[in-house]
Amino acid sequence: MTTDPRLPFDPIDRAGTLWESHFGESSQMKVITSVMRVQQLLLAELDQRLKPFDITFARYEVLVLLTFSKRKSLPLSKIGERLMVHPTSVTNAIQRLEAQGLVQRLTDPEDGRRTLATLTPEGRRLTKKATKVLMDADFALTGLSPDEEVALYGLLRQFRASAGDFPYDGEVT
Amino acid sequence: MTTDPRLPFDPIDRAGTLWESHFGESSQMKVITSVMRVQQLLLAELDQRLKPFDITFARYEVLVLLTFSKRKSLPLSKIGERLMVHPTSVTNAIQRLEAQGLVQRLTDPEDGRRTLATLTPEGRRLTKKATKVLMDADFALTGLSPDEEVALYGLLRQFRASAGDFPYDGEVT
DNA sequence: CGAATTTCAGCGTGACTGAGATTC
DNA sequence: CGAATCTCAGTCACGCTGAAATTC
Repeated sequence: MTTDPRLPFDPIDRAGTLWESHFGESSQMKVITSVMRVQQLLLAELDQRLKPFDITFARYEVLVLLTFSKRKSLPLSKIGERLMVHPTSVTNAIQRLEAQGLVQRLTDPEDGRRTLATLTPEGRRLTKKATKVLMDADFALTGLSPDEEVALYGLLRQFRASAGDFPYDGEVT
Repeated sequence: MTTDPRLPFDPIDRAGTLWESHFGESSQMKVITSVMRVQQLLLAELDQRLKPFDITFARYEVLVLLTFSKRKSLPLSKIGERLMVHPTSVTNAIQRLEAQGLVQRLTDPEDGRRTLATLTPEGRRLTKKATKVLMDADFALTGLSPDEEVALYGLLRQFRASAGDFPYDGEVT
């Protein structure tokens, strides 16, 4: 078992109060801590639900991305770009997925430098089944109304925009 | 270098559009993906700022928690409880902090099972300096107004509440 | 005795750096 | 030739499980 999962209070609220009495304004610190915590809760829950399929959420994302592509096939570089992960991490993920028979790798006939990862029939089946499981579980995202989900997405997106995560409309680069 | 950090579009918006044409409603999936991404961006930035102090954000949190305690000292179990991390992770973090001379560990005289982690003078100095750096950087949280920060915190907290991260007011256990 | 606390060994995951091989 | 793409080796941080040691 993990540490007692229950305290008689919200540890983040508590930390915020203490923070204010020591350092001042605490709302940013509270947001940061919350993001870390929520990510941890979500990822744990999603990984749990994906465990029967023997994949992690990170690998599930790769499968979904391939599902979306026209030929169920993408060069590794494109995968890294879209998922915003390190090239070596892609290599690693694809390696595991290949070992599980969910994707197949082959050299791009049009550019020998590239390796294409292609969904196998089994990969497609698994993606479909795993997606159903996650959707039935509301992606582990509970407690928010549809409007609140949209609002949350918007706020997160606003931060991403200002952090340069994607170009603003009309931005010139 | 990492993969090109810039795409001509927001990959999460794009994934959402594709998701809807394949699977349906995408707002939950978009929120989940955003949380993962925002956590990644924030953590990378915070760790970067803390690098000169040779600590990670996780270890910084331990130092701050100790700073808040009356005797600048807490049993490891309490640290794990408050920070919501696994006992072995606490052991690991404290080990590193001790090796850096930032905390000292000693057996609790009142309960031999416990180990107390205590801030050293150097640990206090470093915490103060690191906190200044992070606050000056707005904790890497840019692009949101004060009201929006509060709103974001509230939405995240609402999810945490429903995920059982802390007791509701009046909840009986 | 059972329960709590900490530690250790070990596994899995993922991020990253730096270097190489291959191809364009 | 330089640039792009992928891979490999190796490091590091972290989360977890399971088991042991100690103390209450």
